Amino acid sequence: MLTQAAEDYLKSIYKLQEKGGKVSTGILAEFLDVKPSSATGMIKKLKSMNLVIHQRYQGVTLTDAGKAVALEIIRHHRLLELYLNKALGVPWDGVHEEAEKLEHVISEEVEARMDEILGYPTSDPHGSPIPDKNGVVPETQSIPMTDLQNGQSCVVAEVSDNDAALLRHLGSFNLYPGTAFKVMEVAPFDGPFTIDIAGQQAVIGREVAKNIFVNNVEPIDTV
Amino acid sequence: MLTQAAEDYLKSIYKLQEKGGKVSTGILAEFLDVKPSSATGMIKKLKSMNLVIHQRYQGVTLTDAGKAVALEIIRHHRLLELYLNKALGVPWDGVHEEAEKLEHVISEEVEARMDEILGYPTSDPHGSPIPDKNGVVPETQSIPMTDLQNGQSCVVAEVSDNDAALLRHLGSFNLYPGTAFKVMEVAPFDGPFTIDIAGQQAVIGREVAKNIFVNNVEPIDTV
DNA sequence: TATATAATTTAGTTATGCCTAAAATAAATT
DNA sequence: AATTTATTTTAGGCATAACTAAATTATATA
Repeated sequence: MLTQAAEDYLKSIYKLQEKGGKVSTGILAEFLDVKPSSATGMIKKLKSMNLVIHQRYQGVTLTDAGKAVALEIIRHHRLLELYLNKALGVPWDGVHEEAEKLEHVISEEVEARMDEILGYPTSDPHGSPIPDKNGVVPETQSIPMTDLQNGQSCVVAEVSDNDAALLRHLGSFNLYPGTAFKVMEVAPFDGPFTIDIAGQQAVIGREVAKNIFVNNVEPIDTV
Repeated sequence: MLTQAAEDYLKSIYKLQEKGGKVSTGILAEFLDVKPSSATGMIKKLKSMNLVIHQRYQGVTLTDAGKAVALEIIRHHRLLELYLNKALGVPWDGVHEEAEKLEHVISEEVEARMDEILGYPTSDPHGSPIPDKNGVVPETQSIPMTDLQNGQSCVVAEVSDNDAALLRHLGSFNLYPGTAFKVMEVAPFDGPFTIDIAGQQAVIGREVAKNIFVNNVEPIDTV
């Protein structure tokens, strides 16, 4: 049985690998808020269990076994987030923290029951894809909101799930995955976005926009 | 924050205190399957946190604070068992093990949501009382099935929850809390009970009967 | 190419938490 | 009073998981 820390390392390596490609010890350590030497120690341990491949100074990669563990934990996490929100009514800014604890503890049976009850869902309350029980991740494509230009309309695909205050802020605008909006104004010098959500205006700062990913982007609306 | 082990000790002290009265170090150690010296160590630690009262060689007692923690964990456990069974469809012989892990992890929010969804229940799938959120335990009275005599009818009140195989065995006779049955024969020399459950005969050995508690006992049926 | 800077690794340390064996002590029993 | 039983103390083991400091290696820059 893997320790919770080991599972968290594998999950983090997977996530960093997703976006960045090569995962260095330093990047991993920063992501997990530990010192690089601590990360080296855990990498060594994971390597001895054949869960990661590691060449000195060349970064870590998950083995198939390691990837399977990572996807299993991510699946637990996202199913739990959705279940807590949908079935138990936990507000969307609270599900991440709760899932972070439960993901290491639930059995395969509970995982399967939640999956069934939720109708084999493919994304969690923040729009992140839920790997299926074989570890297949549903394909998604989205772009950062910061890439949008004036006049474009789109739909929220995904938002970062790790900052509860940010989620409450987005919730106050009804800005959830699936919500459509249109960019009304982009202030110059990397200024904020003014957007229209179902007739309501909202101002979204750059730092917030970085955490929002969109798809179904329509070309610029030229009158 | 208490460790999982500390919570388990408090829960065990509460349970032993319930039936036996005085809880000695040895009894506690045996119950938790550790050596007496380990129990002494944890008792010392719990005492320093004012969760137990302890005089050398005189056994342990929970303080009000310690009792509150114990009841909180027991509440988590029993609510979880019922929720897992009712809402997620986990079979009754599997809920104990799962709840044993989850009870230390869930938040007050999830506890409250489950309670509400279940309609503020007062007993779990094995018939054990669920303390309410203020730590008040519903009154129950029941007697061991081994006290029954030939011809008496009764209703199952509670069964031990810690042996999955036993629970599957009882399930095969439909012997759940709430099930009525009548003693048809008690074999001599501490032999097995033959009982009638809704027209079906079943033979229940002494060792099994010790784990079944009943109420609504009717006087002997003299023809 | 030499040197400076950055990243990584090694080795040793610290802390927590729970456990045990053996010895000492107290209480109960004969 | 002697013996048995139960409890407690002492001293230490083991596992996890973090850290620091120093050494090593790789990469960038002059």
